[in-house]
Amino acid sequence: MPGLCAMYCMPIPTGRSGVDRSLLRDDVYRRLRDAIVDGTFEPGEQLRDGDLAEWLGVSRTPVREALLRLGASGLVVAVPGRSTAVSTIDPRAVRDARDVIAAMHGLAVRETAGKLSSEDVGRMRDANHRFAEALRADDLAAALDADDEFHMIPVTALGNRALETVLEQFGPLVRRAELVRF
Amino acid sequence: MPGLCAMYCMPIPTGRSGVDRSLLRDDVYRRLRDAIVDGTFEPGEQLRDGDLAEWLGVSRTPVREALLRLGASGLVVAVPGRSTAVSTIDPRAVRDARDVIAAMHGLAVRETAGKLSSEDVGRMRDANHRFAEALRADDLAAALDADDEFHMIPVTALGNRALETVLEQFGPLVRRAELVRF
DNA sequence: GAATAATATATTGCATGTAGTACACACGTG
DNA sequence: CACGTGTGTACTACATGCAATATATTATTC
Repeated sequence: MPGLCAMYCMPIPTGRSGVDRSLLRDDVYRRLRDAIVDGTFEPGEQLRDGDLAEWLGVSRTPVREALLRLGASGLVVAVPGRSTAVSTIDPRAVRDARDVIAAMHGLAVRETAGKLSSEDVGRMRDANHRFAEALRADDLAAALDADDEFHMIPVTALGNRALETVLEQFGPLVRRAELVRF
Repeated sequence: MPGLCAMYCMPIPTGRSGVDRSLLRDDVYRRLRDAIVDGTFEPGEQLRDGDLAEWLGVSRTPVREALLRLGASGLVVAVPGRSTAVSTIDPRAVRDARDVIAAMHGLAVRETAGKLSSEDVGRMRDANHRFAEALRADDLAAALDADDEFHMIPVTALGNRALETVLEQFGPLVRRAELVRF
């Protein structure tokens, strides 16, 4: 598959102009991450970069780069010369990640305390209502979404990129663990 | 340079047996990280993967993987199709990273409060003394080292891998900024 | 038959080739 | 002279090839 440029080059004259250009490695990262979090790839399942590359219609390079990122998140465990697999759900690792995330949320709340716009406060109230309703309706996924939105408001207001990176890195590990107990 | 195996395969029959096998990408990561932190590569300086590969005597692949990690740390900034450069020292980014690190240290201290062994407490006292002495001697590097060691004792005792990952990721960015004002 | 050695296989890590894209600069045109 | 256009260049992103290694499997010896 030497060139799939025809697919991309045909309609628009010349891709996007540099900024926000979509990279295969990022797409692959998101697709693998989501597939692991939602259980499409089960804990312990072996991941062969060649297979994944073929499945996604790309080469091994972007797949390997995505797997490296997933390794840093703890969603994937790789034995150097040998194998790569979806991590098992280790309660200890999940608790550790949750503690780190809680500390980040705590930081965001402390730093933005009393500085949030009234719209932001309203959105938080709103998210909180939806959270309560989702719980009443026994809709775990919706509850988690509402909870996330609630916490993300101070985070977004603070605008600390390092903090956001940490959340993006370890959020999925926790999310997977919460989804697994339906 | 198709094979530099002679260098590695000669003395020991067959490398290490899987565990802790050293990977080029990790070596490259450490060398580039250190070179950026100690100022060998100045802020804003452009990094061409080909040049780095030649300089380090490896191929572009492990260099690219290391640069991706450094990008996640904020030590390098890459414009997708175009260029890769050492990040400039952005006070905002440094403060953000420092806040995150402080939150991690705070978490470690809270979680291990009253649970540290007497040896650990002794080591902390010791590190604190060396910190004070280094300050008296105007030895910034030694002071930073002592401070690091002080903070790392509760971190190590806690054994939270996610927390340690965050520190390893953002510590270098802060360290570089502190070294730059001699 | 058990234990060890030799071989095969599967899978990664690293090297290198290819191509596309953004910028720079020269050139033409109003 | 400003401005758009075309060409060249440099560098990355991705594809692919190759080599090394760890496990599995078979053969061999006691």
